[in-house]
Amino acid sequence: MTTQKIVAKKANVSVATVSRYINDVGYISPEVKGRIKKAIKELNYKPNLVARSLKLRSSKTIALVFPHINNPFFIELVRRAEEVAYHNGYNIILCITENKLDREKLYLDVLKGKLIDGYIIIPVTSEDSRLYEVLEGENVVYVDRSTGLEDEILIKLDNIQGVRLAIEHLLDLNHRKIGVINVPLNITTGYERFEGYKAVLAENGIELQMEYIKYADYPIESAYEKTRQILRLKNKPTAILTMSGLTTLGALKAIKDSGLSIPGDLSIVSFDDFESSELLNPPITAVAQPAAEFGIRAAEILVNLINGRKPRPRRLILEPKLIIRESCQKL
Amino acid sequence: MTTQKIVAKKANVSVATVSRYINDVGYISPEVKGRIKKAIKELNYKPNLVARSLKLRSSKTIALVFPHINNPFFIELVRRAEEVAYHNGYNIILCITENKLDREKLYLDVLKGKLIDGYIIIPVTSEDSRLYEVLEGENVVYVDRSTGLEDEILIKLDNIQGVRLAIEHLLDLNHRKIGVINVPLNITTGYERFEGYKAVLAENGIELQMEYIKYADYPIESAYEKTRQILRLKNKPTAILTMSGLTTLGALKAIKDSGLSIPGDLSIVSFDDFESSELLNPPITAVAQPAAEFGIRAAEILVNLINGRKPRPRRLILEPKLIIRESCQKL
DNA sequence: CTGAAAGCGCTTACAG
DNA sequence: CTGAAAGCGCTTACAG
Repeated sequence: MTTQKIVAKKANVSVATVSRYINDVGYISPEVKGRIKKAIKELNYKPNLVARSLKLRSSKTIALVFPHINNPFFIELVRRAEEVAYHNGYNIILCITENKLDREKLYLDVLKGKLIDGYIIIPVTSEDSRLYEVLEGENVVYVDRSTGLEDEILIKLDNIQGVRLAIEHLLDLNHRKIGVINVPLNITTGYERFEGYKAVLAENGIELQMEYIKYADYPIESAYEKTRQILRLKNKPTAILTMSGLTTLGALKAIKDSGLSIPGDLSIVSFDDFESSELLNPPITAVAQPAAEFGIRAAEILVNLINGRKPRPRRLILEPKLIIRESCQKL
Repeated sequence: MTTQKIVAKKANVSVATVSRYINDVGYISPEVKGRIKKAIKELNYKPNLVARSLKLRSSKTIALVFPHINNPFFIELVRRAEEVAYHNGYNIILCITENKLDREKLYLDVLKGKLIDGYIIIPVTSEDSRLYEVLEGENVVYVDRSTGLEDEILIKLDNIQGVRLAIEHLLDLNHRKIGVINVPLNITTGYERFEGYKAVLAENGIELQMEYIKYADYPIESAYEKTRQILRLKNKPTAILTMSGLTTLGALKAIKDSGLSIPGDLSIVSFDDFESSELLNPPITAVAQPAAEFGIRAAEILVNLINGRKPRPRRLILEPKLIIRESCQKL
């Protein structure tokens, strides 16, 4: 492996000067510059970035710690964050926790040793903020779900509003029996969406039916199963709201396998829009999250943070929008 | 930051002994062990993995260099590879080239400096193997597309067979006018699929119609546009074969916007199956790649390679299978 | 069984 | 404008 030392010898200068040349810092006489340039080229020298990291205490890499990447919302986030990172000279380490606490913990431990410059994290749980205290002093942007940490920097959706858009749309179509396949309550997305659901129903004088409320997330089979349970109820809902893209697919399979048709037998709104929503049978009405914005903003805020600029305010709340297609019937 | 030096001082031993303790190498008296353990705990010491990397010339990380991650096939690959990497103690650096040569080159250059242990690469092009010569001496597994490098380690699909499955299915249904939205010819996937297309048509005495052959890949809009072009032909095909999951979605949108119905007006087979294929309108007949196997095998082979075990043979060819649904009509 | 020392390949204050 | 030297935090051959 070619090192600065070898380059220095060949160019007849010291390693210090080679280093200065590489980093374009301080003045170097044109003649010396030429010799170094030539030596680097001839030796095909590439700096050892690990050595540099050790010295500079920065690895020029950002960690993405995500529950899954099957979820289309998360994929778009990864993609956009990677893009912004690339343009700022950072590499991305992708860590998939599978929503498991022990996996997340192991990842964070290892990453701490790798001089990671910053973290973009979708936390596994919102119920134990102490898990994230290990990252104190690090640059971290939490996304989608809150950790409950007092001073976390967070980008999240206005979940209440998202649910409101969906439920009010169904109410406008005269639905009163609205089931929900929520994501788990131990994350703020699930919790807040449940709160929204309760609130909007209450405002409209509709009593909460606990049997209409199910929880599922990943894998897709769990949504399938929970949907089948709802569909077996004697007093079935006339509409359901699914709380993630993957959940929607699971629910759609269940509805299909039950021999029910949408929206004739059952209306459905999907929280999360995705590439194929409009091509499904029928095209699905969806609450769309600004996924691209999530990813871009997360990475931008993190890069700023790394450079010492704190976002103000610390929380960024993004707005969902309703895309009406053909999966809801007027009663 | 706590270092071995600090731990050593607290435990009243040398750093060498602390290092041996951490790495569980050589004999250490139980008493000393106890002191070190205690010191590590009290100081909450975490080893600096960058320093270790520098010394050991291994970063315990694997780079994934991929064109996109929108493509469902690629996502599954990333996911599985990450999973295998995790279980073997490796982190994943994800690099998205967007199928651009300059981006790929920049990534490879940077990664070379990061003491990456191994690479899983879907190369941007199959037409210039010199681009990948920079990785000589590195552990690399190429996936999906060949680089043309004589001694590359490669996992690929039997593309010819995949096309054969699709086309013969259509021929069985009496289609003779079969269009194709292929991926570009400068990658072996596109090239080989085109070869397969030609071969099967020739075997069946069908003349090649150049106007039936279009190229598109990413983004989805290009498939949309090319499909519309095909649909504007006076002598339209009765069926089309799309060569990637994303292409399929683009084509479906185009067909929908043209007011044509599937399979009544046009049959379609998708090369690549994906989560929502069966829920589309209609459910789409697809040539499925064993995406999970791609990801798992790629990572396994790479980990073996890192540990000095070369795969024999160097090329692994995986088989596609046809999943018949409802998107093809008998003529 | 444990320690002193060298070295991995960089960067950077300090001198001159 | 350039160099000698220290140091980032590890690991490991060599001694004892």
